[in-house]
Amino acid sequence: MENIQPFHSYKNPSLAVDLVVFGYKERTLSVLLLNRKEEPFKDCWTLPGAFLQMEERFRDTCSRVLSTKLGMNDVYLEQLYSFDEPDRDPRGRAIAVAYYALVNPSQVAVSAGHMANDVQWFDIKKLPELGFDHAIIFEQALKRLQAKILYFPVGFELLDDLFTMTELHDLYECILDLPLDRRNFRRKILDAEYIIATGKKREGLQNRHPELYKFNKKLKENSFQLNIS
Amino acid sequence: MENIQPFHSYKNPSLAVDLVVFGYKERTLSVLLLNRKEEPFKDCWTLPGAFLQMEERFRDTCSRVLSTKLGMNDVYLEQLYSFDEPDRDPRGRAIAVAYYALVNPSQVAVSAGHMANDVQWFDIKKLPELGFDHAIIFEQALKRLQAKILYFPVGFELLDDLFTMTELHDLYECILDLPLDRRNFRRKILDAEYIIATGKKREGLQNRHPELYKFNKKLKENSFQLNIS
DNA sequence: TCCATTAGTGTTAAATTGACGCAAAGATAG
DNA sequence: CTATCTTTGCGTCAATTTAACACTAATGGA
Repeated sequence: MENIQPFHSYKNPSLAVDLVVFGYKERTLSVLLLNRKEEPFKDCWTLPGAFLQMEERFRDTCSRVLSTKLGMNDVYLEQLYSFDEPDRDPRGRAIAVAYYALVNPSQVAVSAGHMANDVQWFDIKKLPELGFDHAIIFEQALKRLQAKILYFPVGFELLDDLFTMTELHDLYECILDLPLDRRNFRRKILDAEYIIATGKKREGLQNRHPELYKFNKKLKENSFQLNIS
Repeated sequence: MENIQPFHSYKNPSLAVDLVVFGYKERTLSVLLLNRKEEPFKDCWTLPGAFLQMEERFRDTCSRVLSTKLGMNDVYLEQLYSFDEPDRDPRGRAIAVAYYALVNPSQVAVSAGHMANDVQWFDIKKLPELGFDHAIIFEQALKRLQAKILYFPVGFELLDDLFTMTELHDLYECILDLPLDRRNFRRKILDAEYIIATGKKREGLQNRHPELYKFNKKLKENSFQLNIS
């Protein structure tokens, strides 16, 4: 290792991380949007994001945004795609590395902070117009989530630690935007050993008290493949 | 649109595009590597890549690299992942956006150019040690290709326009590194209408002259799902 | 006590898969 | 020109998986 010259001050594009934060509650899949206080896209809804600081990794930037806007650490994060359209930001060349996050909204309190007019959950079926290219980023995140849930136990991140089969089933129908046969769904999920019965029941205002399950962290490989038609 | 301030000269990480170029020939899947002429990793093998220029899109940078090193345009390109490990480049903070490419080696001539000592195809089973974090990038590209080929007609990019069933079958076995039953493979591929028989036969030094097929560009959705065991 | 509702279990025909066998077409060798 | 070898194409079948559906159990409320 000799003669290594550090990078000159080449002009590099700005590098931002944008986040598609999904939450699920009451049979509704939502995404967290932020109303901008400043130009460009002042008073428009956009995905939360931040510029990458020199020493930060992408996940650090994600955590910074999430803890500011959600008071939350320890969420499921996955890199989605990097967006490079030259005109995507009117301020100049900016690359966005998009991540999506899955959070349980009942365990977070969103707050606007000083950078935004407002922060709010929006039903993904009733989204407002989005600034920048964020509509495209969102669409891609949704597609990724829909594809991933068919073969990987993402989605438990959106539920409480204990959940009923019906709650899991509803979640899948909601994410996939499809009806799924209740009984075949149960069989697939159980055969895959995705979840573990706890023996506890959910008591309350229901009819028959349903079993409570928890996620099985020791997954067997390639155990699960949901087929949609 | 008012009061839009252009970005200040924030210090941004360098942004490079790295390429995993796959080629297939004679039952061997290969990847294109470049022997560096300069530090860091002088005389080491690395993936080809280049820094993103201010007006370029990722694909432009890919094309620039590919035309320099391969004299080739019009190749299949897919974004793989963005790598942000702070120490991945000893010269300073550098983000890499990795793409993988599929090319038909019989239609390209690799040449080292002035930046490299040498450019060469390497059998993916006999790779040399790689500089930077390129071994990780390569591994991820291979996994992506292996996963993708199970449900999408990638891979035709690696063959000639006309090919036999056996050639396609060999390609799949080679990429997946698995034996696949010849007859079941044929049935799946044909049922999915992935390919079209041309009526022509491959003449030559073979025994029975095999049918020549071409890729069916009008794919029906979700038609194909190869199962591996 | 009956009813409505949700939860849990089982049945069955149809489709798909995986593991094969075998015949046709061409090359080669005696 | 016949026998044999190899590759290609086509088909069979048992085992598994799937999709569609019916039934029973548990609970709260009328």
